[in-house]
Amino acid sequence: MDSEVARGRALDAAERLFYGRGVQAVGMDDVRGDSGVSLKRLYQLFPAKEQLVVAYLERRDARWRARLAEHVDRYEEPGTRILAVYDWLGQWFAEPDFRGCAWINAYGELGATSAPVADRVRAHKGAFREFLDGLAAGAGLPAAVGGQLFLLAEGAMVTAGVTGGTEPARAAREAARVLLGAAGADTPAADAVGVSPPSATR
Amino acid sequence: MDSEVARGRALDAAERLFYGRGVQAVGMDDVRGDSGVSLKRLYQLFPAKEQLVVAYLERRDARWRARLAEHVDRYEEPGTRILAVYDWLGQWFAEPDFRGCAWINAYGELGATSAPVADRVRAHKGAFREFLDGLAAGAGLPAAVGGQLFLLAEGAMVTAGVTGGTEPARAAREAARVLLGAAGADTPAADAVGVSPPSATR
DNA sequence: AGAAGTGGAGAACGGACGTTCTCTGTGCTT
DNA sequence: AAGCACAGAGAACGTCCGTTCTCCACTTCT
Repeated sequence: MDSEVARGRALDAAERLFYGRGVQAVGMDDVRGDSGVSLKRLYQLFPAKEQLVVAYLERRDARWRARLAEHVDRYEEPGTRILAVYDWLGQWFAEPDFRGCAWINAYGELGATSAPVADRVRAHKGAFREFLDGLAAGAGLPAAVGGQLFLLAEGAMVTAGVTGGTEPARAAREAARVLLGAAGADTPAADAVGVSPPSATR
Repeated sequence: MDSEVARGRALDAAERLFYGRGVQAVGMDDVRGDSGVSLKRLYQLFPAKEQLVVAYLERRDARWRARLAEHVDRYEEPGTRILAVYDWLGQWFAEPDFRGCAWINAYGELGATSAPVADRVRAHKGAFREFLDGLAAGAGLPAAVGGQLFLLAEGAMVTAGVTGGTEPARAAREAARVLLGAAGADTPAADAVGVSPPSATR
């Protein structure tokens, strides 16, 4: 098996298992069994479990943010783009294997004992925060509003993770809409906002 | 040593250690060392570690909510009472040993593997949510606003836990103020709100 | 064909930790 | 004073798990 393929399979299995059961509840042998990559190869690719965890968080971070950006980029109007974030969160929450935010969970598990993991979590949250700041700036809003939108999103993730429902996304969206309106965003009033992509007319 | 005293000391040590380092990073022997309660006694009081964890979460929940309620009850005006929640969160975040929300952390660590722990987390978050719903109702606001206030608070806890700062509380407070204003709460406009307790004129 | 390197399966090692057990001392009861 | 219940200290046990090692089949190059 090619090294790249092995790496991909190992990370696929690690992501499935770590995210689904928690990092500490999954042994390297579980990863081996689920990926078909032998222990020897696993340790060649990732010399310690912690590095596999970090690689899992990094790869998931890249994909998560790419998917979010892709969804948001289906819209052009700045206010709509902001609200689209919460629509996308709602879709995420509805996925059958959704188990909360991988980074918040990892931080709860390892933040106090593993500096590399804690760093990855901070990096991910920082990048998401900057993404929202960018959206806010695009709507002519101050960065403070970006921070508020961030808090709403984080709260929705945590709440959806713990309660298992999807409606925190709707509540966060509604709150965001109010905040945008009060901040005088360059945006329509917008109950109709976000019901369908403007260009996704396929 | 009296049984009640031993229980209290065990829970004190468990709380300090579990909250500070994470549950899985702390062994029963650490609890023994920190509490001075022998292993035999520990297992008489809590037949398994999981029960010690549950007891820790329950006791902390009672104290956390009592302190929050106590702070909020220093105010009478409904809008002020709501904003006081975020002031209190800011005080909490500023405590030197603050390491995020104990329940969110515990859920990330054990939510997938321990149903009793997951139940305790849901119970705590449910109670906090109801507390905010009550405050919202007191201000003549619909329960939906309570949900939004809840998301802001949760987001602030997570963000403060990960980044280690206290300013998420201020950001959440500001967002809450905007939401209250937009929802037409029976409340003053309120930059001056919450700077000092109305009756704490000592 | 033979040699040498590669990779996989899985045993083995070492430490950590949840839980139980043993031993010893102590204070209380009769 | 003798016996007894209990408590503490800490050893012991069993399991789990991260990591390494052994052994063997297979490929590849000369």
